[in-house]
Amino acid sequence: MAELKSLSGDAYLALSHGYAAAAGLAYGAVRGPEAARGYGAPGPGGDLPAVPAPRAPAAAAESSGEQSGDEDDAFEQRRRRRGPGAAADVRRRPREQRSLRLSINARERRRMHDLNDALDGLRAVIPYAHSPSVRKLSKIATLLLAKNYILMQAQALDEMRRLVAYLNQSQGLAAPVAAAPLTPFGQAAVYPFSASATLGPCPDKCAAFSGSPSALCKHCNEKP
DNA sequence: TAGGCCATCTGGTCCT
DNA sequence: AGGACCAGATGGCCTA
Repeated sequence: MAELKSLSGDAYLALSHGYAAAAGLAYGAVRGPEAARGYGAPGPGGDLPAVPAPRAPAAAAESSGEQSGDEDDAFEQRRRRRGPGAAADVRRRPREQRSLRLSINARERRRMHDLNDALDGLRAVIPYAHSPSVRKLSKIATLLLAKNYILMQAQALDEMRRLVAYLNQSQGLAAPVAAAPLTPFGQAAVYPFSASATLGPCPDKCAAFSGSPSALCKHCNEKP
């Protein structure tokens, strides 16, 4: 996982296509999207199912917050399992509080589902291999790859602008772009893109992926 | 079997 | 008061 944090923009695409296999990150190939989601039986930490069933379909998840028949038994099981840490659970809750807790749980589940939907949307726009044979990106991998993808796009945009400015100058034309180069997100100082040529070999991971040092890698930018 | 990743529950905190 | 957000705890599933 650490390699993702310093992954250069140049290396992004190469790594993203083989990421799952190379990094050994889980999910996707075997479980499939729905199985990976696993929005099913409630977790053992909370509303315990009587039987440790495998993750159930989403429909069952919604009902998990509405258990009523065995909820007191389940509550007792939780209380015993949690041991001394659950001082507040020593006394049995009134049904009203229990109902409130269940609604809070359901709300939290919905919130996490929304978060996962957003992550799925992010995965969909990250150019990595979207095939059944490639594992689904983990949450952390999705975020790190997205970050590096943004950096890579910013670098490409900046280099394109430099090229346009160079061409304009070489043709004796006015070069408004060169006069006031736009900086993506106003962070030009953070992305010294043109510095790559002067950099030495990266002492860390990025060179292993890109084959060349990158200005986006903090290790490449470190002073010797 | 250990480790990674995940869903879920839960209690606390902050905001409206 | 109710909802959103967060972090800790817990246990299941999967892979190496």
